Order: sequence, then structure tokens, then C-alpha cells
Amino acid sequence: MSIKHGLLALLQDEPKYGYQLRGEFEAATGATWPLNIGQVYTTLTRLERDGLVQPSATRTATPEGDGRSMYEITDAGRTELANWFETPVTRESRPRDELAIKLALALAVPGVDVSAVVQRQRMSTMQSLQELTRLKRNSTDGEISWQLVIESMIFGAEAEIRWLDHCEAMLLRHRGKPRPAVPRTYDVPDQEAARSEEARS
Amino acid sequence: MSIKHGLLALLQDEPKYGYQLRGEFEAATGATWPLNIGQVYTTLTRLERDGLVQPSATRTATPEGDGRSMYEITDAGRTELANWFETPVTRESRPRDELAIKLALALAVPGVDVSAVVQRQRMSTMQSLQELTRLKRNSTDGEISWQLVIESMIFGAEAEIRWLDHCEAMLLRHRGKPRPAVPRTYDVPDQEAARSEEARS
DNA sequence: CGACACATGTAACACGTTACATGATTTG
DNA sequence: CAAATCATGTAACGTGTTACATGTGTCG
Repeated sequence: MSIKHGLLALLQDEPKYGYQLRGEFEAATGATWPLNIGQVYTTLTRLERDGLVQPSATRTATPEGDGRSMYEITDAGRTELANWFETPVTRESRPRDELAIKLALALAVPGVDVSAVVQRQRMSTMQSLQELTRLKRNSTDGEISWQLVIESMIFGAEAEIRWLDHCEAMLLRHRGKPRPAVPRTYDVPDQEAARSEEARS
Repeated sequence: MSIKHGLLALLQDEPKYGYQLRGEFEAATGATWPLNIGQVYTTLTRLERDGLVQPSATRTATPEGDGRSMYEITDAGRTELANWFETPVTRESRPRDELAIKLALALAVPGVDVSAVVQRQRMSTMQSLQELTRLKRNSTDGEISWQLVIESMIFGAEAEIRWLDHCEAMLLRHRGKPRPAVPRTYDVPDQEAARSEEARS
């Protein structure tokens, strides 16, 4: 959903072509998530299929009407784009947080050294954080947008570390608590027993 | 990647079947991300295809050898699982942050009211945060693992709000700065001009 | 010339997600 | 009985990702 709308946004002003879109997308978001060029073309194809963009007439109109396939946004595309900007990103729309799942399940199943997992993760996140602050320092003033992207990650990493610390504290507090750290809220329906009951009655 | 390994983790102790896996997965992670039952079966099929799980003999061994298809983890699955727990979740392995991309591109293209986007998002996130704290309050002590999951989201939401505030401050600081908020770091190679140059020489 | 970046595209895959079909079991 | 839940599965789709093929333009 991100790339799709990202490309739409970049096409808002004027028709553009594949490599140009990748370049401007990375210029805006930083090289943090490098965008494979193949992805651009597949996404453009799908956008065209859905009627959100169309091959541009600019291709022949301008002097640079060679080789490059220009795409332009359609009215439907503009509607879709406006809708994207108007609609906030909800928690539910986000992908599952792999780290949270990992820790939750490390707690749920026995035989996993949860503390070790937490500590390894903490190490890794701290290192990312260092790298990110380094990136931030080395960025010039002009690049506002991807400075914000970096800071988004910094804030996220800091929150993650705080959370990991919180987890460790939680772990210590629950040393030696009853075995099932995770309650069996899902009671397996015992169809055998049920059938026996039925027979008995 | 999360669901796949999550199911593997739940199969570590003993063979289980579809609905049971969904139940225990949701018990561990909270009903935050409801897990479609269809997903469980498709994932199990793919896990079996990859040799990480296999149909369990327990199916016929226990008295409940009816209807339900039990799966058990294989050695390869155990290796994969151990690897999952040992390897930290890196920034790069995470999916692109849609919100960061949205704001970056709202800055990059003209004609988008960035402040409005930020404020709408802030509203939405605040509301999520309220809902999350409510959920946290209403959770009993026993459910450690998914209490941690909720707190993970709380920490994330708080960080997001801080970041949004930071963004607004940044916006104010850059009022009236030179139009291209995002620098054209991608200079379109002008093949026409290049050809002209060549011709001239 | 040869290496490299530019440029477009296709094919195939992984993962998540939903909708649907089917049947057994439970319960009001 | 009828409705709801449990249970298994399949088919199809959307998005992201990679690898590959193909050709042009540029530059040492």
C-alpha cells in the first residue's frame, strides 16, 4: 500500500517514468529502504490495471519523447491519493509486529530463554540507534523529508529499547510464578469426553 | 514471517491442530491482531511443503484420533525456530513504515496540507492510545505475554505522537523556506542534451 | 571495445488475506 | 429441527520482492 500511493503522490504534478520515480522516491524517504527498480514497474503496471495511472501523451509531445515510458495520474488516481492523505494510518492497518509476537511466544512456550532473546534484541536495537543518529548527523539541512524519516526510526528504536527494558523488569517480577506463563484461554474441546457424556446420559 | 514462526513455536511441545493453534496464538498475542483461521491452514500447508512440520502420528495414537489433523514440528523446524529466537529483528527486516512514507511524500509534493495530515494522524493515534490503555487496565495479572504486546503498542503509539509533534515543530521552523522542500537529488539524465553535446563536438 | 549505468519489462515466488465449500458437533 | 460453532481445506487475490532478459547510452 505504501509504494503504490507513494508513486501516485510523485505523479501528482507531472508525468514521470520508472527510474525517475525510483530516484525521487528514494530522495524523499532516504536510502533507508532501497526501492528495487523492478518493483516500480510492477507497481506501475498494477496501477494502470486499476485505472489510477495511464501512459502519458507527454511521451511524444516533449523533445524527450524517446525510449522512456511516461505515466500520468488519472482522476481516479487523484481521488485515491487524496483519500490516502486524508485517512490516518491506524494500528489495525499496520502489519503485525514481529518482535512483539516473538517475545509473546517466547513467553508462551517453555524452554526458551526469554531474557537472552530480550538482551540480544536490545544489543541489536542499540546498534541500529547508533547508526541512525550517525545518519542524522551527516544529513544536510535541505533534506527535510528524509530527515523526518530517520527521526521516525530513531523514535521507534528508542521506544523499542524502553519496551525491552520494561519487559526485563516484568520478567524479573515474575520469577518462579506458576508454570503456564500464558494461560490456556483456549480450552481444547474434548470431543471424546463430550461423546462419553452424551452416551452416559 | 511472524505467523509462520509463531505456529512453529506453538508446536514445539506437542502436536496440535488448526483451531487449537489459532486459539493459543491469540491467547499469547491478545486479540489485537485477530488471526484468520484460513491463514492457519495455508501457513501449515506451506510449512509442511518446506519440511518444517509434518502430519502427526498422534492423530491415531490418542483416543481423540478423529477428524482433527494434528501437525508436529520436524527437526528442520526446530532448527528454524531456534534460529528465529536467536536472530534479532533488524530495522531492515521490518516492512516500510507507511506513516513515515506518507509524511515524507506529503512534504515532497506540493499542494498537500502537511499540517492537516499530521494533525489528523495525531488525533487518530491519541485515540488508539486511549483504547490501548483501557485494554491494559482491563487485563488480569495472569496474561503476561499479551500484556506485553499491548504495552509494545502503547510505547509505539507514544513514540509516534512525540514524532508527530516533532514534525509539526519542524514544519513551523521551515515556513517559507525555498519551494522544493525535497531536493531533486535525482537529476533526470537529459538524453537530448547529451546527444546535442555529442553532435557539437 | 568493454564495463557500467540507464531504462523497460516479465516471470516467478513469498506471505498475508479473504471468500467460499464442506461437513461434523453442539446447543437452544 | 435450526442455528451456531468447530474443523479442514481450497481458490484467488494483493502486495512486495527477486532474478532475469533485453536493449540503449556513456565513458575510460
